[in-house]
Amino acid sequence: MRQIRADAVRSRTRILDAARAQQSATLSLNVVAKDAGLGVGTVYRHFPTVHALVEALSAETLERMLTIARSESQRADTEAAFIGFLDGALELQLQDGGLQAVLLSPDDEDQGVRAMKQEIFAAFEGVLQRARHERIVRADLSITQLEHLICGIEHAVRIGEPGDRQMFLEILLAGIRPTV
Amino acid sequence: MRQIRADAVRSRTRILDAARAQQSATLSLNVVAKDAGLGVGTVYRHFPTVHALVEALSAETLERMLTIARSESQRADTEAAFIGFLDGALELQLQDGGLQAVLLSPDDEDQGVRAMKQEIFAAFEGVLQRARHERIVRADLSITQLEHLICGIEHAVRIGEPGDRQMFLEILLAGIRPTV
Amino acid sequence: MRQIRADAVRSRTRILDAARAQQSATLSLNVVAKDAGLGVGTVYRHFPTVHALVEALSAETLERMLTIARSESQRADTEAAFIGFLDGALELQLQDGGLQAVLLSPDDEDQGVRAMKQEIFAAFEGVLQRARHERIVRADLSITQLEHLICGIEHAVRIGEPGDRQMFLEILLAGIRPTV
Amino acid sequence: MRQIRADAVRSRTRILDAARAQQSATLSLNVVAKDAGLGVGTVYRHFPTVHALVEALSAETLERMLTIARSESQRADTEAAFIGFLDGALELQLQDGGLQAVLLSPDDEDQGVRAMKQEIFAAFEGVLQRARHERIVRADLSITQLEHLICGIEHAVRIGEPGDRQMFLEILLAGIRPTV
DNA sequence: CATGAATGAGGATTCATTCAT
DNA sequence: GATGAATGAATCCTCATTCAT
Repeated sequence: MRQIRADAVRSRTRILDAARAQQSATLSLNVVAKDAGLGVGTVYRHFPTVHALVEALSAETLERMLTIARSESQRADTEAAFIGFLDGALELQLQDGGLQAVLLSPDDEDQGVRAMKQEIFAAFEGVLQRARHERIVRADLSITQLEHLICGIEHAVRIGEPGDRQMFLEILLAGIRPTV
Repeated sequence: MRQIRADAVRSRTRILDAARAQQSATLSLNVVAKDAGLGVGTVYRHFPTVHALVEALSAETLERMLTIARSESQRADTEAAFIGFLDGALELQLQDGGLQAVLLSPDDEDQGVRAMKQEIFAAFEGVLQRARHERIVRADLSITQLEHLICGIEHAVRIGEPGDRQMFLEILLAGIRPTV
Repeated sequence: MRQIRADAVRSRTRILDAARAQQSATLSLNVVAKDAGLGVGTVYRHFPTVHALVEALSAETLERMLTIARSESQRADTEAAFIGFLDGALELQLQDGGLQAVLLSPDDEDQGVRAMKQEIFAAFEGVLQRARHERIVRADLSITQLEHLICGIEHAVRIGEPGDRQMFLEILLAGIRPTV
Repeated sequence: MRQIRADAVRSRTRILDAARAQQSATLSLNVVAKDAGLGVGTVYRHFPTVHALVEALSAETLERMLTIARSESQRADTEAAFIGFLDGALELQLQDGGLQAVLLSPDDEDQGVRAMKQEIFAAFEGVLQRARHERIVRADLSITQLEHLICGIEHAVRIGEPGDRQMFLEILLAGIRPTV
């Protein structure tokens, strides 16, 4: 086996650091390259498209989400697990502006990302099922719809104040309870 | 006073039609000109900036919203009025992709737009007050926050299915009720 | 005979006033029209080209120059006449930034301008002849060269301080005396 | 350290050649690109602004001027040195139409240009001092004024015949002598 | 592999001029 | 004759992407 290219690793780190500093909406590989002190070509070699870079940026966040997914889905207390899930997802999406795009995107360029997303959704699905049975969530709300609602809440917080997050989450939770 | 030129009216209409066909997020005055079959300069004469055009596009929608605002705020039944308001706003925002930006923008280039926004918000504020008193809405929810939540729901519907609209609106309404 | 169009006269005046307020280097008929509160078409009707407008602007200055030319060329004191000529020309060129272009231009769109230029040059030529005979000016300096030198001095004053004018004119006068 | 790319050097040369062929007054980076057979972006990479290109164009001329400045300021014969200076400056400014702008510009984008200008002015100042003491030049003429006068003479030659140069320089020299 | 120079399409904007009203 | 809307060529500049070194 070839030696692990230490410089390649360093380049990757630099690129990710530089990208994180930019707004994910207007991410430019050229600007990233300049900020990272690297050539454009190098950036393109590591990430052939902007989306690939966004994915990579989100990978770390996704890992944290995966951790949450695993631990919350283990909890016996369904309501706590469900809330923990929503809260974690909202928190991470707010922190990582590119995460929403990666979560919603149907085709992932990176296999690891694909795998993480699948496991997260599966775990979430499980918790949602339990929440439905315990009448914490109305029965007709699909996992996809819930995901979209979280994105909506994220959007609402984003165009307003960070302090709105807690209240908006409460509203979401209260809103999706089954009607008596 | 001079009469308004017939060709100017026609150009304006063409521009607005062409603009409506484009995604309001990536609205380009040059593309609009090409689609409208007009010179770039003509478009710039009518609308010096992209935002001016977006505003003009929303003006008609705003008028419809104003109509709703007036009629709903007249209703004796507060709950019906409040729901009518939310439903109307959501519906119109979904129909007119640029409306959200105009509603959220603090500075309007057109005076008419400014006036309409003010009247709509004032009417909405009135209905919200009544809804608070009748315990249809929690007391700590501000008009701004409610506006942002509607934008969030709009976003959620937009990234999902149009059919989600009804359910998501129900969820919003249920979510903002005061907790018992 | 038709009545004299009072509004046409007023338009002309407004155009000239607006044009005077602009830098003659970047004179735009459109901007002039807007500043004058008139339609572009009106401006074009009065002055088909930018140069025509510049000429018109200079016409008044040319008249003043013509006045100087006539009075100075009458003077018995050649030196005083000559200096008066140079001083007047320099002063007027500095006041009217477009004058140099009109003076140097071989083809004049306006007949009156053409006539004035010819009379001015003729008068100047006469004074220069006398100045040569009285050994105030070297014999090999042509009228054209002298004109160019004045333009040069104008340029020198223009890129420096207005206060340089007096000294630079002295230098020119001293410089063109015949060498002993 | 990386070697300088061969193609980059070639591009730079082409750009400078193409620019030299244009009037420096109306220098357009796009036209330069087209004339040089290069992409616009390439030109912008090499010279981000028109002034940067003008500076680069003048750099070579400035070097020649610097050479003259050094050698002339060494001369024991003050008058010869002074004349050599003026003659050289005039000659070079006439050859290089953009030089005047660079000399007069208070802010230089290129450090080398800045340095050369400073050395040239310092050397010229020295010669001027000596010339003042030897009563070749009137005492109240500043280096800045002299510079402007040279620009004026350049202008005068430029709007006339190249053959005027010699005479106009004589006139300048004669004109700035102290009055007896 | 890394580099950054080169590319040129594309977007925004201005402005001289024409022409319908 | 006056008006100003319409025109579109021309200009400036950016940026994603390719490719020579």
